[in-house]
Amino acid sequence: MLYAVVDVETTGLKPGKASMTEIAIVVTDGHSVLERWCSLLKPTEPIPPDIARLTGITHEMVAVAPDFGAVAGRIFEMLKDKIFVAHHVEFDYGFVKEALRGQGLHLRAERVCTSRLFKGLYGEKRSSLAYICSALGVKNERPHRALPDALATARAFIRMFGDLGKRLGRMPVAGDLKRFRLDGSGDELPAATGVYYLVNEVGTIEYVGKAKNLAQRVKQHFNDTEKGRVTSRVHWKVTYSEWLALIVEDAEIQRLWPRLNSAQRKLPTRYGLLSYTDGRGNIRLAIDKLQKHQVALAEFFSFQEARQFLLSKVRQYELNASLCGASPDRLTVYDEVHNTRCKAMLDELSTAKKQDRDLTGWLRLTDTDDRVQAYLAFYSGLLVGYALCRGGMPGVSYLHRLKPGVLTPYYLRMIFSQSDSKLFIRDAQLAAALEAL
DNA sequence: CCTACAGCTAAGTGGCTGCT
DNA sequence: AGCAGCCACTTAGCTGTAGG
Repeated sequence: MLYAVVDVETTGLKPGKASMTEIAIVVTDGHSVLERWCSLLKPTEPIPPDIARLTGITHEMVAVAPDFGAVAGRIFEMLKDKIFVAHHVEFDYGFVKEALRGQGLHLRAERVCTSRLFKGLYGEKRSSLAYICSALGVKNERPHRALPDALATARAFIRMFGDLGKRLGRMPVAGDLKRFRLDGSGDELPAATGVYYLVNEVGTIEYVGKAKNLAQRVKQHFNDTEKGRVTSRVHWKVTYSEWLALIVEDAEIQRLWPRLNSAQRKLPTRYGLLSYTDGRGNIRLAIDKLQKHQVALAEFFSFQEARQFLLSKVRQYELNASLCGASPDRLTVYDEVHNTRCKAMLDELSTAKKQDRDLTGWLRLTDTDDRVQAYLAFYSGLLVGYALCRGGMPGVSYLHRLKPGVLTPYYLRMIFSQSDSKLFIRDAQLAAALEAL
């Protein structure tokens, strides 16, 4: 793989508003400079005096220089199929890509930033081109001119490439640089809600996370934590719905047990609503932690959630709070009214549980935009997968399976409690298809 | 049973830096 | 000047544990 080290001088900082006055491209294989090319360019607007002073590039010099269009083809040829390397690569890449686009040429290159590579390799805080050159013993004959800067950047890159090789104990390949590539997915990772997988260099999934904005969230992981070090690729799934993202994340963590998802590797504690009859014949309700396979009247994934549920039932059925662990008062007399109401509530719960077992079909999630509909697929009350579709009804062919038997995450209950039951679509075809599997 | 509290993670905020 | 990455902090929500 070849690397094109690029430096551009411009009339300002924003592509589209400013334009290039000079460009240099230095081609390297990571070991030596193979090719170098440089040209002044006629900008589309005057050079501000401050910038002319900085770069030494004046109006007179560029007046006779070629328009970008005249050299665009050559630039595109030199850059395509190479990894685009620059100091603060998004700056140079932005200008070059924008200018090429104006000529109908669409550049889409992987990028490496020497500033980030430097910080990542040596843990340094400062990373200006001048600083990294002095730190790496690279001379820059004429800072702020394209070719000298590009050559200095290329030599610094070669030094770092060599150091990376020493550290790896083998010749580095392009993939090794990816973990220094903060923007590695800049083009690819969408600013959408979904689930992402951080994959190490041998292809093992190290971490599964969920994000409202994938592009933004994934970048944060490259800051310097262990995640940044081990990640060499990022995979992702767009879910459109945040609820669905939470559920898929959870199911994938249970399926894959990624090393860095330490917090979520243990099975979640479940809390259950339990009932028993006390010595005076009162039906008492209580919330307690559940054992691995213990079954309760209703199950929850946090104490708070269980307590809220119990409190709501106490209100709804006007139960005696003292018998429901919901009041500190200790009541020691027999309360027949409470018992009658409590039985009614327990009936409701067991009916609900029976209905749960019949539940086969699709639950529409409502936290998506209008373009896509997200559905959860249930079979006998168990979450078995999900589907995304644009218009129309969800069908078996859209089904993405999730590991069955995974404990239903507590978000699921939230979703049900916040969803209109009308959003549930029974689907006999789904049942038949799942039974066939 | 109940509360307080420390500790953890995900996610958001704001200041700093570096490119011309 | 405009912008993105970076980084240290803050905030919110949840958990386990200790002790009344």
